[in-house]
Amino acid sequence: MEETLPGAPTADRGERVILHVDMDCFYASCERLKEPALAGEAVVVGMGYEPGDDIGAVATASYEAREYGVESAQPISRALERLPRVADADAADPDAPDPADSGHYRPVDMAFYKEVASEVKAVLHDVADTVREVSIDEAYLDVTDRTSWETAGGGEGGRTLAEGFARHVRERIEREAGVPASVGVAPNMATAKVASDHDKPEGLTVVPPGTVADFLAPLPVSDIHGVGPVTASDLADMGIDTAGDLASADPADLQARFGSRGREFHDRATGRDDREVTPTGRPKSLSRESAGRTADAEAQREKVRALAADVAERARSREAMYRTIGVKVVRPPYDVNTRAESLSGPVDDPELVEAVALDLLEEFEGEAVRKLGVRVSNLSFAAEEQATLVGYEDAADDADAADATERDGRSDAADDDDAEEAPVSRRTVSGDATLDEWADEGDADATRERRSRRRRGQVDLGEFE
DNA sequence: TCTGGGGTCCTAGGACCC
DNA sequence: TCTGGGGTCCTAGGACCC
Repeated sequence: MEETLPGAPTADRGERVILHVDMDCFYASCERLKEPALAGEAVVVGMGYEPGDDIGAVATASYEAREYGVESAQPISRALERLPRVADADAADPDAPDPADSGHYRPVDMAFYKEVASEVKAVLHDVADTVREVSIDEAYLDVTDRTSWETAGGGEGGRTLAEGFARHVRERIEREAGVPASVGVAPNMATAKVASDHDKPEGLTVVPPGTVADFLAPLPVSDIHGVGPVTASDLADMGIDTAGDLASADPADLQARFGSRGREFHDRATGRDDREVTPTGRPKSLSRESAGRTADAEAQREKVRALAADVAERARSREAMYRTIGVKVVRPPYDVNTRAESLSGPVDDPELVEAVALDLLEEFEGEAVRKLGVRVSNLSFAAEEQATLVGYEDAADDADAADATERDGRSDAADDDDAEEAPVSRRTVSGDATLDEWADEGDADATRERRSRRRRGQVDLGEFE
């Protein structure tokens, strides 16, 4: 029925129903599932921390722990200081917490969290056709064809069917996976995201069409997804503190200051967001990093070798080939440097990852570092590559480069906007020279040597012809 | 707040091509 | 010989998110 009563919400037929499901302090909740005695207790889950060590940060803190000032990303040592276990050391202080309320530290147990997450996802995929998993504990669902913005019973001001649906989803997650979630419901992703955060934990916030702008207006700009500390402070300089301020700001001014993000911020604050909920795509990069201070070159190389092996192994287990290999070197106090090198075509070659990473590390030889990382990117995925790869090798054998270019050009155009790229770039195919280089890519030593010489500027033109 | 680990997206300059 | 404009790829850094 299209008719609406005067004063009733406008016809919502065209409006989507988007859910954002956000698990509450997910790791801590999982620990409670494993160890029910932790219910109601201050729980801190951290990684990279060894007792007595200074490294390591909070991954998740239960809401009880947050009461004591424990925050995500905080150094573990400080989090532990803030929890009553240590705070109650001052027996003379009558306000000191009851020692019985001591906090609990647990190390990250990803394997278990993934099990729980897969049970959550099973529910999500059961209640929605389109699910975009953003992270292990967060997802967007488009449930437009499963429910609607109509009010239950058709009356005015009643609850929407969407609200009942979302409540059902939240309860099913809790029942079937055993962990709490908060859910936001809105006509678009950006607003649903803000809504799920609005009433944590175990929240359910519904923002029907027509109420979006009013819902957002009083919120601080930092509540908007994509507005971090730097942007918030820049906005404050412009006198913009709330989403309402942002919505009434001149989009041209915002664009002048923030570029393309400026328009986006304005749209988000106004409640406009046309993005479709699309299923989770393939990863675009894989990396490993590890903190640890050392100026010893051999120790650094050893760490990079280990990280390289890890990354290569993960890439292989996910059937990803990579065309770019890089390192990250963080120097004290916190100077982040990245170096990367692209190959002529995608490879799955752990030795090459190590060799390139070590090579890139050389630039920092002898410098103190506090963190090292290895990354592979420019990924392509084996299953989808086979056809193209075979076609390509044939072309190389036949020396029929024109045909290869033609074919590659077409397939490239077809999936230009796709996350998955053709295994061989346009650049590679367009020159016969690199064709030859690609043809013997299998020879890791030769490739490495060539790459090495190229960087030193000793390019032997002959090898390209 | 002196900062762990794993990601995404955007920007900007230079190389290179037509 | 000097030159324009459009486009892509590569690298590095930065902001942000969970």
